[in-house]
Amino acid sequence: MMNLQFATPAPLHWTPSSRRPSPKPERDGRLASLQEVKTLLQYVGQVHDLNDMRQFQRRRLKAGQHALHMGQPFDGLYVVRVGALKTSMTQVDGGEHVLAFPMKGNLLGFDGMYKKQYLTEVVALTDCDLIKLPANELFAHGWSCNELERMAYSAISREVVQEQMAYALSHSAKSEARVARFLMIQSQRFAEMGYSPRRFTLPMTRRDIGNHLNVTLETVSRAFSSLDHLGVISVDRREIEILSMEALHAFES
Amino acid sequence: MMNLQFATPAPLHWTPSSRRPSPKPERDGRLASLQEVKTLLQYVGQVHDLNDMRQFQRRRLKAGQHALHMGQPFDGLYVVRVGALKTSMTQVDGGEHVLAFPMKGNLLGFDGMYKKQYLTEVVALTDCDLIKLPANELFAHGWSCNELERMAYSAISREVVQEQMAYALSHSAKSEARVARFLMIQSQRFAEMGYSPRRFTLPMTRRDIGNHLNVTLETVSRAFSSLDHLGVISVDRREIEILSMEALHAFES
DNA sequence: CGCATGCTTGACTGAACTCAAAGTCCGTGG
DNA sequence: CCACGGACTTTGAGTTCAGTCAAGCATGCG
Repeated sequence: MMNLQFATPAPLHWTPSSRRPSPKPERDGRLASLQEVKTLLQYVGQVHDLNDMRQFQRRRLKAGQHALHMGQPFDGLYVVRVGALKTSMTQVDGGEHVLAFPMKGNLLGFDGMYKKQYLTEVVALTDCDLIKLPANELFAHGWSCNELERMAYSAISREVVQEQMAYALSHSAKSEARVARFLMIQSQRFAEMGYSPRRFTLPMTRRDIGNHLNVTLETVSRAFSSLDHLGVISVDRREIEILSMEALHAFES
Repeated sequence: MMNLQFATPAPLHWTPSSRRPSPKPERDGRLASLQEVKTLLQYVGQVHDLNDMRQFQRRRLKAGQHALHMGQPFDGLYVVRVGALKTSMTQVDGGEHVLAFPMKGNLLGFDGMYKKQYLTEVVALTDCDLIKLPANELFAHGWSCNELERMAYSAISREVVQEQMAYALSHSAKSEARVARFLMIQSQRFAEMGYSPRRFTLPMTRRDIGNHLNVTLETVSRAFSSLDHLGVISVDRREIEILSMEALHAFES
């Protein structure tokens, strides 16, 4: 059985890899080129230094492992090469708040730049492959400037906007509307990654979705069931099929 | 009657200036030094180019005026020198969502960097004075790098963390807890700006607070009244006095 | 096989929303 | 100066949506 994570692009639909661990483990600490980072981040600026043959360390994670811990000293940014993760914040009262579900092309760890330590918890939902952009290469000694820094900042501004959207998402009036909008956003993200926007498998639990949208897991479950019964989507555990994009979009109000 | 905005630091308590317009209007388009920007942003890095005598344009706004419009092409970042503002996003369904209330030292407009156009609406709640960091100076032509860019990105990473906190804030269990936490955060911000953390005047309406916390304005009003009756705070319109920080903190759960 | 985790569904409850009315403050214009 | 209008706020009463509690089922793992 092959691992879908490393399958050819654009399979029928995206499936998390956690349930299908690779039978032949690949050697750890493989490398990634600056070109690959640029592609993943969808950096639009032109590459100035075509001779930059720098290679970056990669970091493999198994589902459930922590990528970053809150309070850990900042040592760099990470680009998601493959897999899905969950970033969360521990509240004053001890409660956890899910901020986002980073996937391929997303940037991790930029919240750690300001205080030089990570302020969020990041855990892998599926087996993951991250590319590390070390702090010392990002912020080249004092005065000089490098292209990697530019790329990172461009990506950060993109992530900031996405976070604002997620923030706004959790302020919709009705719980069903939030869930519908969440599914639309996921659909769009899968499409951007080259997978089917109509059929995909969610990597996170109902509890995580609920926490992200500020509703309970039961409410998420009921919303899924409701949309299923109405024929808008088809739900089987974490497998989602959107039967009518238009109808789903109509629920976003 | 003098305008408290321009009074000496650390007055008894902070008051918005909108109700007390300066009797002697100052000439428009005054300048601000790089040093002032550095101080406002609390930039911790050392200043490399001490000879940088650049002056930045300032922009005065009256209460109610828009600082940035959604969709407007990106032309730079703005540092709040004085005053209070409101940043909001228009949802898919047309509803408005209040993201933050920027005040002295906060940075505006960084959501516009990615798509080269601003994605949020920014309106002045009081008379304001902003310092403009023009786009062409920020992103110096292609390859070279300047210190201003460094400062801007340092500030952005700080704003990102604050936004995450605001996001998490709107996920507290009870509405009263959200309001209590909101007051604590405001208190801390006033303290950081050199004003009293115990006595201050909120620059925004109940509706804005409610929108920010994802509750209705009536709920905010009821929470204020409740905390007032309990003797935790004293409320008179928008004037807030925190009678017991400990008691207020206890409501944050 | 048994246990843990995750998901679904139902019944009940309660916190927050909606609708409504009245009061307060402020700027404006007569 | 004062009266007016509008925006903001407070408070009350009724309603509803989503949270809580609980039971049962499916899945996957040791």
